Amino acid sequence: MLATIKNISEFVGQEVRLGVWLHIKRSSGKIHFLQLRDGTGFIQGVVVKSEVSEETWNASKSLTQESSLYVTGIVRKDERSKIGYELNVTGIEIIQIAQEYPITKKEHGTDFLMDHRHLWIRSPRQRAILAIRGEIIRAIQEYLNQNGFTLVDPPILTPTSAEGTTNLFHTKYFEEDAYLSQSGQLYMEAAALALGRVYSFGPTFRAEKSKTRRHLIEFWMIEPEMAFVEHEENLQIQEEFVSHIVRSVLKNCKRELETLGRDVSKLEKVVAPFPRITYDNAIEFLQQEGFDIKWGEDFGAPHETALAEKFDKPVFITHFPTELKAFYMKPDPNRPEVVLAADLIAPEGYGEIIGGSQRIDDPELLEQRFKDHNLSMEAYKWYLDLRKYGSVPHSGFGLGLERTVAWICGIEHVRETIPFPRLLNRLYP
RNA sequence: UCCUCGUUAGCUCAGUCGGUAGAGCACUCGGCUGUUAACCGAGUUGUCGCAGGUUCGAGUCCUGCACGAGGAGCCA
Repeated sequence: MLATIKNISEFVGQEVRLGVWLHIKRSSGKIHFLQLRDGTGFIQGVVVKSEVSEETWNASKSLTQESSLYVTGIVRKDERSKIGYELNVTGIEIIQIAQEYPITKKEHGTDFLMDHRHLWIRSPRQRAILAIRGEIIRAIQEYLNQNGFTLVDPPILTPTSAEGTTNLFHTKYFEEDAYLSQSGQLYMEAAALALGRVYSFGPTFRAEKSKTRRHLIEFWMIEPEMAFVEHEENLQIQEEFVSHIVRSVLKNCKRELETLGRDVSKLEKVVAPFPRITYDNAIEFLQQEGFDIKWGEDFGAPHETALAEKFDKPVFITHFPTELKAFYMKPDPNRPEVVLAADLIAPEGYGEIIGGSQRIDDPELLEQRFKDHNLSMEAYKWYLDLRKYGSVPHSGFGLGLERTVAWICGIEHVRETIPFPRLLNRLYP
């Protein structure tokens, strides 16, 4: 088995050789402390002058921040180390002495760090976030694959907008106009009627001038869609799904959560079932809290945060006014002025992480909705076809990956949850 | 698009009343055998965002613009 820092505990007492970069060096005369990283984690290498060759000592002395090297050393259990282990260095083979590294040990501003995002992702904190993002993606696929969902990829170049609400990125498709996908949902409905339970996992593009800690121009969404599933079951699947994701991160990313200083006791409470509150009750609650909001108005960020603070788990807000929501959402048969939809709001002010609904299955009602929203019947002919040929009740939802990562990691801004964020006014690097 | 704040050394910032540019870090050299943003001593570093204006004199005051941050709206 190949030794890495992640599995270094299996090599105690043995000599290992690792390909590493020097993160930071501290020296104290005749002893050097090398903070080494290999991508899987960080470990401290100790170089003692009296125990190594002059060549090794001089090599250690010459190492600059982010220099690359092969290091040989004996793995030793050590209580003084944060990870419990240290490397007693016996040999150093320099690969490259790095030039003066821009990101220093001292603090930096956001703009500087974002300009150096390609290097910033090497730092312990950023590495931990991206590792957790990877684990979240793994857990998402694991849950869906184990629960009968088939991965289906909707197109990214699309002829029209899916919901007609957001600003889309425009491009040319030879002589035609085309837009980057803002949601694969309508295509996933077609796929659900072909394969039963399906999900998509892909990038999404919104040309909105949004400039907040919760918004990216390019972000990743997971959109499951399920035939023969109605509103209530849709919510149950969502809460099981989110619980599974959180449980997986708690189990497999202990060290990363520790690096981030995340209060894991808050994550440990995230177990299904989740609390539910209707839109009606949410409005009532907000009015009692002194917010100036009336029935029929949408929630802003402060409203969502106030609602989330009531609970220590994510909370579903259900039965929104039909007027506020997308054209394809199914009205409650007992109360057509509200829809069978729910937003899942994460705790601690991270906002909406899931939006979902039961979809309209009646062809006549869907046609009426198209007329009400001034949508082109011609462009959506294929979508209306789904209701003509064996229409069934079906539901689905969309999980925003970066907001989920931000919440689980407990970090301020979604820009740190994706390797190379596309933000308003930032396309580099 | 709107509101607020900001832009001074490679980085993070200070700069009083308008009087001629400063600190810490980084880097270089030296010291230190358990360091944790290590520490101690010495050295190097400037188109004060850009364009105008007021003034004997502008980093400092005024106007415009650009860029960034936080928030709102929009949105997920």
